[in-house]
Amino acid sequence: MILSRTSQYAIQALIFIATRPSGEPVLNREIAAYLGVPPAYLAKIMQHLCKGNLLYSFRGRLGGFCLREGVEKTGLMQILTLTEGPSFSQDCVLGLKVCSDATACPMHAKWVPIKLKIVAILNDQTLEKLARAVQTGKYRLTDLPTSLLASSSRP
Amino acid sequence: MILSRTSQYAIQALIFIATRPSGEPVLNREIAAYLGVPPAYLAKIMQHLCKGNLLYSFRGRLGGFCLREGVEKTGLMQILTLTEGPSFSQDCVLGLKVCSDATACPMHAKWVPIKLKIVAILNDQTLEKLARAVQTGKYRLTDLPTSLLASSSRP
DNA sequence: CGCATTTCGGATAAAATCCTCCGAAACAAC
DNA sequence: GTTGTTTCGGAGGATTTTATCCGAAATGCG
Repeated sequence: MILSRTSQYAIQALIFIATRPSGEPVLNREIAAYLGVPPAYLAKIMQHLCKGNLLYSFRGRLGGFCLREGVEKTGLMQILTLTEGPSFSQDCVLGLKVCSDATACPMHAKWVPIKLKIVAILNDQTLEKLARAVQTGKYRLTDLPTSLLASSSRP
Repeated sequence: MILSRTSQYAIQALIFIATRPSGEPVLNREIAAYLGVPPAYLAKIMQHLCKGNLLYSFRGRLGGFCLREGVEKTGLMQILTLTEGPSFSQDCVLGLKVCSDATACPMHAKWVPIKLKIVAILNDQTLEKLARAVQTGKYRLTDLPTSLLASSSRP
């Protein structure tokens, strides 16, 4: 529902970086290992986030990625506009090319308020806030170890 | 945002059928032409909706599809559960396998209320209501003809 | 019955998304 | 300069979603 895997990886990675001391580059390898996502694929996404001016990248030893100045204040909406495309928040639920107040699909009237609410929340949730929520230990960024999910193993 | 093409086609088709006299089968060909969607693909979706007990199908002359009894009262949520899968309304925004009140991703607390609101609206919007909205002429089920979108044509 | 029509169901193709691989470039340390 | 590390960029593979095709089965009609 809602987000592509690419967007999910991007958000998780950015929050993870935001939990780390700012200014110190974080290795792609380290992020991928922590999140449990494919490193080569994550690398592509990181590259994309660099081009979108959310990250700095440094090659070679002591290299890695770190947030650009001020990006901790960035809301998820801005990130998703990068990863899902600019029309992310504008698309019609039923897929109509044009669906505005003037001429709309039958869901439009009910859907617009919800969409506004979603956009508001996505704007409000900044990397800083989300990173803090993870740092308190109250919320998780990754899946639970499988050992905790099912206590049994094969005989 | 939110829905697969398959789901969009399914909803559009069901609303269209609901605008037609109940009990009279509607041809797949006719629905596809009206909605401007690929007929062969729509046929697969219709088949799926039949197996999900939303539609009756009739072969041969005077064949086609029509709503099962009571399905006009069906909300979109039920349809989406068929087309998007049962976990449609339960998936974590960040993609975590397990994300419940007990152990959650950092978006969970903000996201759950929105999700509940969405589910409520999707349940409330029945095919009957949506069909009515289209019949009044106030809302559209299909894209505008291109001639209305851009007033200019090639020289 | 024979024929036209329509859905059914399986195979297949095209496109998008997800993911991997590899050589090259940049960089730090020695 | 050499070596080891890391990102960059392009090519390509795998999987899922979207879409097409076709023969078969069912149905109404003459």
